[in-house]
Amino acid sequence: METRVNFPQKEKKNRGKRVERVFEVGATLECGQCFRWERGEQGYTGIAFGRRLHIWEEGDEIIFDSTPEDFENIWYKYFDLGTDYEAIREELCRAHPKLREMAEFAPGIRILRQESWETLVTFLLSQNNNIPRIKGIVRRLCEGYGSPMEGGFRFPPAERVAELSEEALKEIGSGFRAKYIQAAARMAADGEIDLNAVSTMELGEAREKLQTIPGVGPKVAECILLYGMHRMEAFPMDVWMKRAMEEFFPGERPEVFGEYAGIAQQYIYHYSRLHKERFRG
DNA sequence: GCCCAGGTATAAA
DNA sequence: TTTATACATGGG
Repeated sequence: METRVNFPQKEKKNRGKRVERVFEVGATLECGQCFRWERGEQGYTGIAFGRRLHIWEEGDEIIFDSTPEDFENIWYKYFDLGTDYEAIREELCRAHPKLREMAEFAPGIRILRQESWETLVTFLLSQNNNIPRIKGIVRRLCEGYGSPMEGGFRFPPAERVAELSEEALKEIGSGFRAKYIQAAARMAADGEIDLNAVSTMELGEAREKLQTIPGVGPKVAECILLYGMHRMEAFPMDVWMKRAMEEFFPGERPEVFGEYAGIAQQYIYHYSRLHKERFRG
C-alpha cells in the first residue's frame, strides 16, 4: 500500500528558475544524521520505531510505501512533516543573509525525529569514524541482537544491549567504542539515565546529564539532543562546522541562530561537505 | 599499504 | 585552561 504526499515545487520570486523543495528525501537521509537508511535503485529503505519504509520521490510527490496508519502514526512524525521548514528557513536566511547561499544547496533538508536510544548508540559509534563504516556496525548490531521483523531487524533496546559482553560488541566492529556502548546500555537499562526525562530538561542541564555517559562529549551530546530528542536549538560542532563557521560567521557563536540553530547547522554542514576542498584547511 | 573518519579521555604544558 | 596523543577498525 502506498501513501502519496504532494510537496509542490515553488518558483522562487526574483531568482529565475530556482526551485524550493520543502522535502528532499536524499539530502535528509544522507546528511549524517541517521545510519539505518539504504539507497536502492529507487529511493531509500529503512527501519525506525519497529516499522520498515520504502520512500522515494516522483516529481513533486513523495511516495511512502506504507499503510496510511503507519504514515500517520510513525512517518509523519519521523520526518517532522508537521513543521513548516520553508518558513523557518526563510526566517533564518533573513536574519543571517550569508546562510541563504548555503541553504540553497539543501533547502529541503529536514531534522528527523529518531529514537533517543538509537541516536545515543549510533553517535557513540560516530566518534573518529566514518559514515559507511558506522552504518555497517549498526547493521550488524541490529542483525545480531535486534528482534527480527518483516524485512529486517529492530534496533535492540538498551536492556538487550546491556546483556552483551564487550567482546560481543567488538565483534561487530565497534572497536574502542564497545565499552562506551556497554556503559550507556547499562545506564539506560538501570535507569541511571532516563533519556525521556533528559529530552525535556533545560538545555544546559540536558547537555550536562548526557555527558555523564562515558564517550559522550560536547559533540555527541549535541547530536543526541538534535537528532534523537528534537531539540532544535542544539548545534553539533565538528571540525568542518568550525571551519565553515569561521569563514561565513567569523566570531559568532551558534546561539546567534536562535531556537532553530540546529536547522541552520544542517545547512552549513551539508554545504561544507559539498565543498570539502574549500574547508580542508 | 596509506589515509582518514560528524570525537573523547587522558596526560602534559 | 589550552594543546597533544592514543584509540580500533575498515572504507576508499
